Amino acid sequence: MTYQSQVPPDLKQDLLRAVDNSPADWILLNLALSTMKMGGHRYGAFLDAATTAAKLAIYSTFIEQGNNIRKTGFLYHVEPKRVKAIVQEIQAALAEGQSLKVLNSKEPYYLIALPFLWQEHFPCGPGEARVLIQGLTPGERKTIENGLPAGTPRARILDQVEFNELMELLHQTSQEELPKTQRMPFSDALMSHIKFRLLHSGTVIQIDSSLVDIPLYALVSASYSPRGEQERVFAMIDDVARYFGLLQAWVREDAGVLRGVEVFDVAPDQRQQALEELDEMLRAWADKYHQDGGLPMVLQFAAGRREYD
Amino acid sequence: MTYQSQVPPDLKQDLLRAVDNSPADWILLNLALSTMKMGGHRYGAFLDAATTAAKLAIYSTFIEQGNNIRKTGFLYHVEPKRVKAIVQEIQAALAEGQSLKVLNSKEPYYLIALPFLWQEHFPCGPGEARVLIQGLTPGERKTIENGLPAGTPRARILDQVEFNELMELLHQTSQEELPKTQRMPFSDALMSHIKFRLLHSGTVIQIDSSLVDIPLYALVSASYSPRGEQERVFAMIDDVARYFGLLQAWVREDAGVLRGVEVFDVAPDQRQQALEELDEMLRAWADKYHQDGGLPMVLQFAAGRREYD
DNA sequence: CTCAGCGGGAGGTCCCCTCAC
DNA sequence: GTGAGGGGACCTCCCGCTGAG
Repeated sequence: MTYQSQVPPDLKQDLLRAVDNSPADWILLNLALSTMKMGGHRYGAFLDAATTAAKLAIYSTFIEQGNNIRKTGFLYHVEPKRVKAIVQEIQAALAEGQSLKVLNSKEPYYLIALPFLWQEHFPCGPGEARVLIQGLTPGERKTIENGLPAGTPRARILDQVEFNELMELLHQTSQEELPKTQRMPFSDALMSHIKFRLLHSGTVIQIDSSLVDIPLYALVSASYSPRGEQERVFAMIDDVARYFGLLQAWVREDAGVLRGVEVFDVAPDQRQQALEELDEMLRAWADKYHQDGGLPMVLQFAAGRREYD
Repeated sequence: MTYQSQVPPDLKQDLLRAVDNSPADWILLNLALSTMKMGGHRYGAFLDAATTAAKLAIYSTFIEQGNNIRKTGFLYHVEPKRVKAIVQEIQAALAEGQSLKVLNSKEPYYLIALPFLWQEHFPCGPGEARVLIQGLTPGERKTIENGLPAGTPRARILDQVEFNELMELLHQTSQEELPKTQRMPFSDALMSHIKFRLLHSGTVIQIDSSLVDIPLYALVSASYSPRGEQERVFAMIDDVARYFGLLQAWVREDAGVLRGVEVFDVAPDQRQQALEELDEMLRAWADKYHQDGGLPMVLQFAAGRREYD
């Protein structure tokens, strides 16, 4: 009922074949899968974020080339007119704080904020009824309430109209910090997207009771997406970003940077022991050399099955 | 005369601030900087590759959702019509081999292939003259040849027209494997881009001799981009891609996967020793548990300065 | 050579609608 | 609820051209 994070092996092979073992494309694909499938970002949001990254690359070259529009345009095959527009856009964004289209928060705001806004706008004190729909006996209300799964946050059950208004409020709130030029109007298509995401992730459930002729909606989770998976995905993105930074220091041949890859085969019954020993060994190493007030350092490591040689 | 890979610290701070410490955006930015600035990919090529990655994410969800166009569209906020077009595009690409727009080779073909095509089409045997321009005395030809830097590959020096034709040939060759629908016509703008990249990277130099009234072009490097840096950048992209894959196994909670981050401070005079010890320790660990024919494993690690806490 | 403007075309992201199964 | 079709808006990535400093 949560995400279909299990990709069939043949599908994964297809995707791998599609990017033709090109590591740069493989990174892009992993990033798209993580942010869109697991994070719930829109397709357009991912494209916008990628465009922003490319624009920043152009901007940084523009600065390095001594603010030369034409040179920058030639280097990346972009019209001078477009280069100028991009530079102005970036500079305006840097001057007045955030206003670029990025993925920004790890999850889209209109999804993560929903449980909080719901409980804030439609609270339900202890002893109060969750269902306020007219024309129901107290017994019928109890029946609906008892149908909710365990662990449901205390919040009112909404009808179609209330739920739609809540989603619109959510969307408007998330748009407030954006400049007027890049705000997206609320639309039916966008509402369907948000609604589907909330139902798909199990944050909200739809109740089609025979007692009422309209569908009801109930908040059944205190947070968007299950806790454990969410945190692991965040940690993964975080690790990859930091690892990327470390390797760039290695490419620049900065002092005090180490990078390595060890390839080996291990007997199946020794694998667990080997990994445990590695974990302890690295912890001990970091402890041994730790000294308060010294150079701030970080060591990242990952070990696992080798996919392709 | 090669790449301006040294980014001023304040510019880097600006870029960091622009992506607002969002790790996903930071990965995108690093990828854009690596492929565009160092790799020489076009702006449009990076955007296409990002779009392809997002399309593949849509395609994989489409399969998982039981070939349901509408559900897939809702999940990513894409029109059903567009979802269908994307799915058909991907399936056609998977059926008849590669035809998606990806970064593919780590460098654009029209840049890496140039030194080889040049030497193939305009060879210069030992003892032959590099300059075949009419109206020059042997002495004047010698003068031009002696102006070339050391280590120049043996190949003819070209005039404007020959050089342009070579670039067009290069472009047409690189387009041959693409389906007709997504081929890009050769244009002046594209030629200027390729020419500028070749001059900027130091693969080709332009000779404006007072002896001839037209500019001449000489191949002065046997490969696009300097060897050392090129290989380090490739290794970096490769490492990040594999690391990403390892962490995804960790997110799925596969057996036999270890992931870790160690944060610590080190005394400046102990840093080098610590890193050397770490390197040897990990090598010894991999050797200790290596057993031919066992489970194929890989360990990746990187250590360096901690940028932000 | 650089910078500035104009024009156009193709394709993509968005929006909405109807109709048949 | 799903597939398949129509419409239109806007942006941006491509191309080409001319003229002013």
